[in-house]
Amino acid sequence: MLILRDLPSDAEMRGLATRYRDLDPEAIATFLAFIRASCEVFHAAESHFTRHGTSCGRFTVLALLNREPELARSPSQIASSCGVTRATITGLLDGLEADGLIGRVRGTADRRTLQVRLTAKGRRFLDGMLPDHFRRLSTLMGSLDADERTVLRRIAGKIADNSHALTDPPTPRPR
Amino acid sequence: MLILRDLPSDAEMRGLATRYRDLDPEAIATFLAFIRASCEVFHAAESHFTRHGTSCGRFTVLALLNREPELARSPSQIASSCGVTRATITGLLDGLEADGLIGRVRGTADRRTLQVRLTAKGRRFLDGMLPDHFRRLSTLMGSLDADERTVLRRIAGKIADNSHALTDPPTPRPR
DNA sequence: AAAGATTGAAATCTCAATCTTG
DNA sequence: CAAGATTGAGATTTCAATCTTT
Repeated sequence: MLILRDLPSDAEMRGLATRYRDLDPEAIATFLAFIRASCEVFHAAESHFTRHGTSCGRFTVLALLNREPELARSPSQIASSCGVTRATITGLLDGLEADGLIGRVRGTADRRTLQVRLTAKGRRFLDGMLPDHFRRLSTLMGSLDADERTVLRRIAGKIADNSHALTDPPTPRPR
Repeated sequence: MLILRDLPSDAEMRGLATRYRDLDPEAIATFLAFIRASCEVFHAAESHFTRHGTSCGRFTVLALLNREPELARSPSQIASSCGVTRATITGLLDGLEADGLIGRVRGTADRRTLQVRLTAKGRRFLDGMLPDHFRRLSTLMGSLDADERTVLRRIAGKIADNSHALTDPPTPRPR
């Protein structure tokens, strides 16, 4: 994923604000700071997963199955929870099954569906990496005090709820 | 990119906290809220760029060249600013040049380097989409009041500066 | 040899089409 | 025909190797 390492300087931002009348420098700077932090975390997480011999996608599926390990999920449910297409899940499950971390069995009630579960090997794998994973997340969030964490959760919720602003039908230019 | 649409419920989080002793539920919940907002924004931004006939990577390169349009940059500088490899930039520039949005000319001082600039067509393209783009970002950030924006910028900076917590050499389990 | 740019192979994810079951 | 799962082609990005210039 592309990561914006260089944010525009204040001078560059001022120059852009004179060229584009609808540019709100405060809003853009806040957005870019947020995106930059996201990108840094994604990149770091990717390295972290690579060191544990897995990938972000594979880990997400395993972690989801590990929430309630006794509960099987269909590929469609997994795709919906993970926010990816069924095609992506098929590929991820192929790899995870080949490594023996998950198992797929045909559904008995509806024979179109599959039942996906962590195998014992899959649970051992997660139990081996999750303690380190959780410690790292605690360290990452450790720079925020209790207030900041509360505020961040509220702000993140607002941003997620407003992300449709980027995809809504275009609004006319205000005058 | 994988997007975590379903966050663990409080009950699932409590169950996990009993199984993994190093799990700090407060830190994990905050991290997940942050990641979920990031993913939602990335997905929405991708749709937004697709509607404008471009992609996140191509837009990032164009926007970088547009900060100071008179200033040419080498592919290496672009790669460094965008946080991707030179190979990725080569591919992006190939596409952008084929569409006539950027131009590459050999450096005169050092003939190993290339000088990349927006073309007139590239500037027209950005001038066509940036007003809408900036309005959307203002709307997205419009749900945050001035205090929240200030706090978000500070928090985002802390998170970006601490992302190495995910990649540092492993720390021993505290006791 | 060192640095800039490019190429080709591999990984990850999406879309459209297809196969199976209901 | 609907829905679940899979397949194959295309887009994006990375890594390792190569070519050119210093």
